[in-house]
Amino acid sequence: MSLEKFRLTSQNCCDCQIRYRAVCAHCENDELAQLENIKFYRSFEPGQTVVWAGDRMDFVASVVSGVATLNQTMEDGRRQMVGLLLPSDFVGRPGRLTATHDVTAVTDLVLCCFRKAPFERLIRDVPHLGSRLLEMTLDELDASRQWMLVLGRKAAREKIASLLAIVAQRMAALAGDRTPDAGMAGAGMAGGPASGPAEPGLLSFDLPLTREAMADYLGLTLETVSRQMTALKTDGLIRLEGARRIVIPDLPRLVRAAGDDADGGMVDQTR
Amino acid sequence: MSLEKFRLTSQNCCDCQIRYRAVCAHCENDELAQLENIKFYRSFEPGQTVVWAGDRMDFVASVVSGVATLNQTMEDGRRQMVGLLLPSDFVGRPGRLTATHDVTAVTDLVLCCFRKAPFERLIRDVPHLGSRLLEMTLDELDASRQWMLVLGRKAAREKIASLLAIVAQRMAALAGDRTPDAGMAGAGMAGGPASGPAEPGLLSFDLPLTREAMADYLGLTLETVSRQMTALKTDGLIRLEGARRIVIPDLPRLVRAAGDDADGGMVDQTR
DNA sequence: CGGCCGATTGAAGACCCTCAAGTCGCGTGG
DNA sequence: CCACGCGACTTGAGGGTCTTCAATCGGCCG
Repeated sequence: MSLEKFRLTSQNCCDCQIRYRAVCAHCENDELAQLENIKFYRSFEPGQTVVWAGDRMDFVASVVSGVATLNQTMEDGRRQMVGLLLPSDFVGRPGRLTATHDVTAVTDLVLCCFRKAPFERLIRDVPHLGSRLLEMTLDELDASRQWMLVLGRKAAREKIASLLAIVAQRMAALAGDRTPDAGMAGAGMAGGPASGPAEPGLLSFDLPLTREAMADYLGLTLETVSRQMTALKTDGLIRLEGARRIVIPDLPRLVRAAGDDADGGMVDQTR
Repeated sequence: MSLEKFRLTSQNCCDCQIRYRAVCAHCENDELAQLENIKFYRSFEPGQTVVWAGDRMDFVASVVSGVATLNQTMEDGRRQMVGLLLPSDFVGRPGRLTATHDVTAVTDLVLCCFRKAPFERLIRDVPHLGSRLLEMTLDELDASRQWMLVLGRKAAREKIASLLAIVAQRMAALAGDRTPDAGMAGAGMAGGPASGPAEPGLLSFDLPLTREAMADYLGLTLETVSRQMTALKTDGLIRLEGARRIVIPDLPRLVRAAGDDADGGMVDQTR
């Protein structure tokens, strides 16, 4: 099983599915070669823990395929998901010895790992690597601040809509990178591409999260998540095919239900 | 007024209060000289807006003295604070044309600004600068994820305690850098230093936030903040001297009330 | 003094959580 | 084939926490 996954993943950076999205995105071929020297792949099955918070972590990594979560836990058991890691996302922190959060695979997961010490050297010596990592970290920071608004100020229904809209958009962007059936478990699109303002924006995807994981992301209970999911379904904002497959008939409408502007709340360069 | 502030701030980087904490912390003297060429100071009064979300922003900056907030606003007026900027914190994002959040001064504020285009060049050319910015951004990301736990999973009382504990610790760390009365409005300590496990940890500081700002930070209403503040006061966890000055007789106890472990959860994970 | 702003306090109710059944899908084994 | 068990999900009823709306208090400044 683990070996099978191993073989599915190209060992050659040039053919890699996340070649132009991951931390290595801006690297030239010679720089890629240096990364190849210190990289190795690791596979995980759903539910497996990649690292526990506080554990020593001797590598950093890119998610090649699959989905993982970053979780924070309190002593009494309360949990908050603080990151949802999709393909091309970066795991771990250069310049730190131990992990700050639990990292858990929620689907079959393949990581492209780099030994930490040499990676830290490359960050210094390869400008394209350091600048890309900075850029990705700044993006992560923006995303996590966006999420603070969701957690702090949105009602349960808006929270669910926000999660679905964001995952849908990220899945669609990833699916655009490659053949629809490659890599991520079940990720793909039906209907037209996500962009195009005249289009209804029909798209569908497998949401690889249990109700409990969604609740942990949104600061809700799983019961509330379930109730709001059926509410969104009866209101026609989403359709459910089985428990996991989500169909979004009208993305702008869902985005409005999330409390954001129809354009997705992203950059607004006017004013 | 603005001129007075201007003069209070040293123009010489070597004498700067935030010399060893800000983005320039790791720079050598010659590198500092390059920064000095592109820097300029700007002062703001309480309530003034530094930039609006969506506005074009031609500089990045370090907070020299005072406190500012990073706010996100929804169309219907709901607001969430996504960052609390204290001296040495970095403002703005290299590689982006417009601001993503409102930045507002909550006290008298002095920014050490760098023109963006040349600063972006320095990030590439001066390794000490780029690596420090990456480090600070990773720290910010950790802090914002810590805050997601507060927003998503903590009760009102724990939220307040978390805010007070974090601000107290940051203020104490800053005050340790320099003479107690320099720079930040009213920031200082009474009693022993914050560290030292045998000590009760008595400390006090001016909390430069209105109840409304605290509510915006915590995802609460200002009424709830007020109620929980008086509850903490009657329970002896804090004392109030006037509306703004906070005395914390027993920091570990406050940290426990925040739901965190007594060590503060902020484990020093440096290599 | 009067006006204003921030903070406090009170009462009623909405929203979400807690606890508890009950359902659905699916693989196992009698 | 169907009973059984298991995990994920759904649905229901009741209660608690926080919000909402409103009145009051207190300090500051003209």
